[in-house]
Amino acid sequence: MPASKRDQLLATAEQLFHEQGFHATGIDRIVAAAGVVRMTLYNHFASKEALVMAVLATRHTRFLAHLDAATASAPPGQAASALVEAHGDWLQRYSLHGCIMAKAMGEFAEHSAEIHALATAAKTDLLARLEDAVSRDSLEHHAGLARHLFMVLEGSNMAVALLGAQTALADTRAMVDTLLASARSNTP
Amino acid sequence: MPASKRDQLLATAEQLFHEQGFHATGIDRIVAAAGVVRMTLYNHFASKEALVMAVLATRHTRFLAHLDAATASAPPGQAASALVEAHGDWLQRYSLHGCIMAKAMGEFAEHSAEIHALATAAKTDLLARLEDAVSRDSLEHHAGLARHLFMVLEGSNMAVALLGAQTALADTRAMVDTLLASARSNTP
DNA sequence: GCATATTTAGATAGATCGGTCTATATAGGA
DNA sequence: TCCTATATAGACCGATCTATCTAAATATGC
Repeated sequence: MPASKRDQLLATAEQLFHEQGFHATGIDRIVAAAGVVRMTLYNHFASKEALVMAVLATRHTRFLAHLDAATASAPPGQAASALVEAHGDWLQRYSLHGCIMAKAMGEFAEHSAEIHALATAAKTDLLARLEDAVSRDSLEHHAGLARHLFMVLEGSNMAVALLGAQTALADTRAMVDTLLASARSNTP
Repeated sequence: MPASKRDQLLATAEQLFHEQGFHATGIDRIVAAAGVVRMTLYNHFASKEALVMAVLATRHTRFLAHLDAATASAPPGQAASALVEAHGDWLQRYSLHGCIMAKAMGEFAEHSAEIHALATAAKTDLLARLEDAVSRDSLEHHAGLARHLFMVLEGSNMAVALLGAQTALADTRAMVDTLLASARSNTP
């Protein structure tokens, strides 16, 4: 079955928001690119703000599913590195232009508390996944390890955009290996 | 002497762009906040795009001076950690809302090649400073160490916005210490 | 005091913005 | 076949956007 008009709009808006920015992407551009008329958009979404929320929410759901699938099949003691690897996969496949949540935080911090909260929650969700993985790997004794890994992953967003996926992801892996090895060697 | 109208406009525009985003900040808001009339802005800057460029360029000049002052007075063998510390100072003082260069890259990637190139150059300048510091600390044998530190600093931008400056900067310091210790222990 | 810049005030332009409305057409399911 | 939901086409709204213009006012430097 073909994608519903609503799904077409979500996918098109996601791409345009991601590549061009939220405020710089007008409703007319979205509906034109989606091959749909303006009223169809407003039939499915109450406003541009609602569309942004829906785009971010559906993307984040996909992102979490991607992460959870990877950690679910990770060998014992390797949940954290599996999570990092899955994050790298995601970047390479869907996020070469920088993190859309970070962009949303920047554009809507003083413009829409709801959108900003949603994007912030996406980041804390990732941090929570890292906390969980560190705990499953029995490394929770290392204070701040999950936050350290979180910062590395956030940094890899910029590195991918600046240095390319290959270099950035290889660097990420190497650095995470160093951090995990250091944490394991300081076992209590 | 009081700041020139041009400087008032630069400072006001920098603050508004940083807090509200570039596309979301209109010319009228800038001139009103600067206590100036619209034609004064266009007398000093050819266009909004030129204003954005000037804002980013002057801010980046200040940023580099801040970094260079810190590394110039760093004890031997501690250039890299001094650079990291200076970066943390900058974040805490001037960049609690996320990196303005990263925001500019996101908003202008497909909208202004000039602005995007300027923001990208700012990032590569930081990376170059890190390469230089790593070399001065005689750690250049560690492949990718400068890029690793770069990613940590980029990640700290998001961590400051999400977890607060205190936690984020303490985490940054701890992680950088781990990375530097690991690099030193693998001396060839 | 005079000449030269700079700034002000405000009207104006054309484009685009998000959003609404109506009337028509086209699906799909009972 | 009929009914209902969805989509289309396009006019329309007020607001806002960047940018320009002119004429009067205000500094600044000699």
